[in-house]
Amino acid sequence: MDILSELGALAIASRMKRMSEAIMRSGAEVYRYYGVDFEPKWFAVYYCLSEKGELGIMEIAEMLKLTHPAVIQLAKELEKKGLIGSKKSVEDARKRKLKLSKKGLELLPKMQKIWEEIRLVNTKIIENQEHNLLTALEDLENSWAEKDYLSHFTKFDFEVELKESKNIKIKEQYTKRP
Amino acid sequence: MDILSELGALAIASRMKRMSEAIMRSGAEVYRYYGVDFEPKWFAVYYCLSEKGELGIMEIAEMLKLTHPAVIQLAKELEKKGLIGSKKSVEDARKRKLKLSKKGLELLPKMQKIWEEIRLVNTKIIENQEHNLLTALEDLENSWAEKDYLSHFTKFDFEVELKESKNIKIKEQYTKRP
DNA sequence: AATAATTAGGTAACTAATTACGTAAATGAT
DNA sequence: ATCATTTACGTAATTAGTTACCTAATTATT
Repeated sequence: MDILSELGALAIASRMKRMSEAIMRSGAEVYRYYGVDFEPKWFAVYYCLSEKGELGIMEIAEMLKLTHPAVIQLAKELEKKGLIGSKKSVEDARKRKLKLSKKGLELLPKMQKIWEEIRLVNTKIIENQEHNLLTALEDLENSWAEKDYLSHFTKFDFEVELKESKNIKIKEQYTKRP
Repeated sequence: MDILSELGALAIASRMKRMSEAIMRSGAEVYRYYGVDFEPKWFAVYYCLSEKGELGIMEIAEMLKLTHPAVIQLAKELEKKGLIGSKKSVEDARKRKLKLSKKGLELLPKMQKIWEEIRLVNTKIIENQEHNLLTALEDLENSWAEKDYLSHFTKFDFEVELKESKNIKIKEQYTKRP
């Protein structure tokens, strides 16, 4: 039991980040193990294109809840690997349509096998847990999505001294949300 | 239900990362709300020092399971904010001992109040969930820590073509772990 | 006592994302 | 038809870490 675990609900973000990174590393190992030159971070974009055929940068960004520069970056890498290609959209010249290349399509059946295997293993591990992480995560995603986390913090008075850039001391009392 | 959620156990790492980032952002909001100039990423180092008094870079890194350059970076920021100080250890000249500064100690009671508040809110949210995330996370941390994740992947035969740098095609059959 | 190995800490370069900002194309308002 | 707004994409700078590599100090080996 390390110090972060002891802190429970307080350090939950760090723990989830750490766990997420561990899972990602395992993913990388699995691809390597099956001899496929593929990085876990490419999965989401590649998967979207495999499912939807053609997509613009923004469409993918919205699907994955990433920013569009992140998608551009991932698309560049996938393009460099020859797994996807892109062309200007005819009906809207602002858009660049991405889709799997011939090589990307050829790889797909293999990837699907591997994904299915990963899904099985992960599901097995998760279902072995008494408290199911996947459903717990779903619950939490929904609670947090309510977006009013800060509204819980109205309980105690607290005199705060704020040193401003111009060395003016401001005393503020926080009892209600602004 | 977005595309990552639909993928369940396959995209669990991305989802945890996203969730972790959302919680971190909320943490930043809470500090701002209480008028404290403090970033969530400083919490772990500051907390360790508040609990243990004096610590070297490596001690903190091991406690938090961060790399030592990460701790150096965080320590620099905390030092710049005047919340911690450091001095060469007398008994071991390689070591640099970190500890809370006067200002850092003065801030501590406020921080402890805020942490307690955050802990209460997070605990409330998490306990409202049918499947408890905290215990689920603990279970998963333990399962994954077993370090033999890859050993689950011995189930299907898979002919892999590896194009090596010298354009030699190698066919390998993966049925057992190397 | 000299040398080898380990440990503590530091720096640099990289990574995977972000925010901030800019431009061109399409859409909407008048 | 023109001008303002929005949308799609791109680039640059920033962030919060990492890995790789380095030096200096300590500890272990002979």
